[in-house]
Amino acid sequence: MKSKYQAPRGTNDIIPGPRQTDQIFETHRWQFVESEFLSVAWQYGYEEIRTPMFEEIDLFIRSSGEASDIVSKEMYDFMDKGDRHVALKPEGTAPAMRAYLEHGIGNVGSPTRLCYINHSFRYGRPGKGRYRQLHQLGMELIGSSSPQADAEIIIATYHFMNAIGIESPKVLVNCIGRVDTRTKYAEVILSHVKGFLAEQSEEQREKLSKNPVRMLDTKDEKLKAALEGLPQITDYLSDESRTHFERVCQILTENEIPFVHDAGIVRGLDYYTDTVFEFVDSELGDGLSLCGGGRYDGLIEQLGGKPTPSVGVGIGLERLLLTLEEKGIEIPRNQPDVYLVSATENARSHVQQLARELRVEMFTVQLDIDDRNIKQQFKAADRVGARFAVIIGDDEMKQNKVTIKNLASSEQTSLPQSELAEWLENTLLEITMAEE
RNA sequence: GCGAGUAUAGCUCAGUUGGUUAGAGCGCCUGACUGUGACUCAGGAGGUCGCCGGUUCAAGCCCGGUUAUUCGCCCCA
Repeated sequence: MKSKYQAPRGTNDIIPGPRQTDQIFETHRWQFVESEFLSVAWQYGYEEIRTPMFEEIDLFIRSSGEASDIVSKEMYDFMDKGDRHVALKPEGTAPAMRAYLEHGIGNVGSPTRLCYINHSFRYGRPGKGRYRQLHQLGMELIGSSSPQADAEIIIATYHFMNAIGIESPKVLVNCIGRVDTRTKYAEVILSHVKGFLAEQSEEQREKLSKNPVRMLDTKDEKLKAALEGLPQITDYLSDESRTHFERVCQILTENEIPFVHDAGIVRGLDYYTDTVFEFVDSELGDGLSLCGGGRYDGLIEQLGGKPTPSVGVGIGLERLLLTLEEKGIEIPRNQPDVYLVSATENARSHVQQLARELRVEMFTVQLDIDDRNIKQQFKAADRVGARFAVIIGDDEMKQNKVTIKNLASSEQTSLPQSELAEWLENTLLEITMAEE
């Protein structure tokens, strides 16, 4: 029976597998990616921060920029009952920086490394790989202006991608300079495309003029043609920015990160300075990136803190899972170690106690609670993917033994019950090693 | 926000120019098998044809609206 309700537009339920379709929304896949992320982040020293699902809308306007698409049309905002204008967070960096300042997190030593797993919300047109509620994995390295910081974020992200099975994502990096460079370059762009702009609508002209750098990643053929012959932003970089960028590239090369310099990467948010980057994978839909990030040296100051150079990355969890699915990379489901089978009614309470003992020993144990017959219990054992069925009936109880069946190989053996835990531990270890 | 396609069983999909009681495969349940799953065979359950309205003697099929989804534009994760 189907409910008349469905998940709101652009949102998804994440439910236990196996599902026949939409496999990316199976819980175990999310748990796998999230735990790999936390473990890689921790290897680099990043500690988790959790911020609220919504913030005062002003935080995002101030940080992302009024003209950015996120702020101008994708904000999921509303008035609360206290007449506060709030927004569900569209990205993780600004809230993390707000919390960083609010709690003086940087006062215990610099630099600060934070990571997070966030719900994010963008009120856009949903589609494959584009959702109104999306999930981002993020890392922020706060308080270092060193090119090593930029490189560390990129290297850690690459490392993480590898860890989940995305072997060679394309790494695109660019340098967009500081405010003076962008102001200067904006003028260059505007004068270069003067003819094109004259043909545009008032609205379009205004939008493009507000942030001309954004024109660089256009897909509009006419605008592309108009941009033909435009000098690159890197030609206008200060010596400082140029040196910084060269050093970042050098460190990436030393660390065997296969990146390409793509002058078209400009990013949609105003707070970026110098280094920006994206990872893409050909398996994902056209124009969809796996992650995006960069340096944001001015952001913290803008939020009221003292100047604090920082760099970070936001990774799209849904897109990672889509990519893994396209590549046919299997993510193993968690399997219970044993399913206890009561062969006779007499055995039920005995089996209950055995379950308790095995759980104390940290085994994952399932058993029948509906007095079903032995055949149904085996069927259930198979369905939940148990490694072993442990059968207890009158014979076993009489002899203080257990019968163990390996459900994958159908091999069956018998043991004294006192040896069961140790036998399981050793055998499961062997299986795990064989699988790796 | 604009344009186009799709919506039938838990899943993937058939369903003729509008015409009796809407089908298949997979999955699920039961039995063959009263101490053995995954394989085989037999049977069974499960549908207000997304939702609301209209046209018609008659609508899964035609028309309008609506909701969701996919693709393109836009943009990003």
